[in-house]
Amino acid sequence: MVKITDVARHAGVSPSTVSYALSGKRPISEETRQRVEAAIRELGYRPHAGARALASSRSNVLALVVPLRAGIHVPVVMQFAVSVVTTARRYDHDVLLLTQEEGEEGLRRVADTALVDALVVMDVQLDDARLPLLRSLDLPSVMIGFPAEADGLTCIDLDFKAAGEACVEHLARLGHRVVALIGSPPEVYVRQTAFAQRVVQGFTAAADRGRLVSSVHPCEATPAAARAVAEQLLREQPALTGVVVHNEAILEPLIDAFDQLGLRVPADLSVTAICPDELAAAPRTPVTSVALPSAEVGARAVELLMNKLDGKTVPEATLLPPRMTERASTAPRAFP
Amino acid sequence: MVKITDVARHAGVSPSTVSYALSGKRPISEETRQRVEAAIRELGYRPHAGARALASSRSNVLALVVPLRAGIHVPVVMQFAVSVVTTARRYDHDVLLLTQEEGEEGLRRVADTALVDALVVMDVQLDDARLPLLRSLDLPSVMIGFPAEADGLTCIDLDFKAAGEACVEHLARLGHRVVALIGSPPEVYVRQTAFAQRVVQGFTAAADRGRLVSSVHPCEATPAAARAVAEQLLREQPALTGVVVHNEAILEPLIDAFDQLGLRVPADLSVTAICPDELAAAPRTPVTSVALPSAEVGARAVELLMNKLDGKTVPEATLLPPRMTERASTAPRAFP
DNA sequence: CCAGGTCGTCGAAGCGATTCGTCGAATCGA
DNA sequence: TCGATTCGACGAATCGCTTCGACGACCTGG
Repeated sequence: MVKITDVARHAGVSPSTVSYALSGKRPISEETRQRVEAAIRELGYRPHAGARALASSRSNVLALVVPLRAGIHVPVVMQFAVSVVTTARRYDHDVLLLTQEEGEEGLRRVADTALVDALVVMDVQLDDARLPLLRSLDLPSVMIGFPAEADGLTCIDLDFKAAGEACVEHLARLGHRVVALIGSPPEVYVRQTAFAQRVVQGFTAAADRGRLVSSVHPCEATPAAARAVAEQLLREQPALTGVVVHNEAILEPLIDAFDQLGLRVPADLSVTAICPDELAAAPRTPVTSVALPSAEVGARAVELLMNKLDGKTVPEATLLPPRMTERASTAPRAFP
Repeated sequence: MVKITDVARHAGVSPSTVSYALSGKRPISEETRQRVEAAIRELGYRPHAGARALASSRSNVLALVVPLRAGIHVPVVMQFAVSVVTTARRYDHDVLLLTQEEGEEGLRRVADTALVDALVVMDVQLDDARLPLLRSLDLPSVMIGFPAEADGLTCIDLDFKAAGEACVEHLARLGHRVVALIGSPPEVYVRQTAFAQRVVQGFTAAADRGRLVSSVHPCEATPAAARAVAEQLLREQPALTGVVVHNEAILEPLIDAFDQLGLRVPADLSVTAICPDELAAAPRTPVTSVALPSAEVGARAVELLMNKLDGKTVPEATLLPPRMTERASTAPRAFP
């Protein structure tokens, strides 16, 4: 293994000079830097991660906490994860993957052993058990999602409440007066998962404000469940003309189900969704949707962390405003 | 931060004794160990990962390489990943997440910087660009999946060829003579993804051996594509009575599509699948399937790595035999 | 021309563990 | 009873890098 002393000798400088040339923490003459860089290239030098971590008390590794709980939509979670990883790399960091098998103990472990410099926490619940731990740890952390009480913690997410409102308001503007929210699987609500709850809040608030008739329907992530909900709606809410879907897995099956029940989208029924853009654009009838900007959220989360690591202060809450794209699935209410 | 010297002082021993008590690499008297453990507990000591890595040249971190290429089924990939993480934890290792944004350079980097001790490589292609690199690296690695030429590399996977055969043979035993394989999205085949190819091989070989009429149909991972394939089959293969599905995303939509086309499963059409058991069991008509044992594969992959890290020799190839579960979707061919 | 700065580099002291070699004490067989 | 082992613990070296203080050389302004 080639080490920094080898590089130093080869370049005719001292190890510390190599280190400074690499980190830029002290000025190094252009000429010397050139020589050092050449030596590094010729020898194929790579600093030893452990040594670097020990000496600098920075591991350049972030922990990504991904509790894959029941009912979540895995592909969307992975979009976040990928975005976190690629952004971390841009800042010369790697990402350690923590699942929730270990519970909070895993967090404490990677923090206490200085294995990671900072934490990205996903799938936050309104009353998340990890909050006290995150507060007590002296590592910087960012949560993707908002708990009920986030004082002293940094959070970022799509403004799901506003997203729910935007969907309802869009439908209201089109003249719809009876709307339904088809949401995540029941267990997600039981767990008080933050983003799911907030959509409901926004949906309900906007509907009330607009004096719409509204109802909320959790739905399992299976085509069969989607069909069942569609049938139930047709039966129990015959006046229904507007739907908000907040459940990635069943967006397409649900539209199919409506179709088979004789409800044409958008002629008979306008559909909006809160989901990644690719997903909304995919069905035969592309769906008007509020984008779930996973890539942006992941990237911004990492950027927040990097700022914290640099000692900068960052806003506690970052709510990304909803961005709605109109597609073919919504139309003005038809008055028969 | 509490360090090993603190523990040593508190327990009235030397640092090296603490280290040996922890690692068990040298005998320590029961009584001393007790004292050391008590001290550790009281002080809440956690060894510094970087220091440990530097001194022992072991980071206790594995890299998990997950190229999230187009067309793969993300939830299944995550099952592997979770299984790798939890198994790694059982061996006191953590997992670094590498996506393929960086390409092979990422592999080289984590290897050269001694950031990880070993590699788990997923989504292997028949002619995988990473093979030479893996061979040249002196880190142990395990591939989940089989490339065309695996000499000198350790691989593990479900025996997809045998799985394809098992499905066909099951259908043949039930009297079916015209069968079709509905496979992964076209791009997966274009990429020469190992496991997809092998299913085709097994499917075709078994069909030929049994003198069945067979055809292969790649299929995008969308309900619409599933419907299209179903319609195409009905049109072009009216004698078809047996189907093998190797595409997690469309198993359920496909069955629905057949249903809507008036093909009853299993009365008119027998369906088998290669997919995780949960998925096969989920549809209204549970599907006879060969299990995709992600948890087992992930766990065994890590175990292989641990053995390699211990200097033990391990088999180069581990092919898990297919395990088929009969469910409601297959029945003897009806002779009208 | 000199005090006071910069600039660029060096040397050495850590960082916090692991791991040798060593050494006293206890144990054992003859 | 004595030398030979074994056992358990210690001390010091070491892992490879970062960082702090220091120190010439070179400027600059008064």
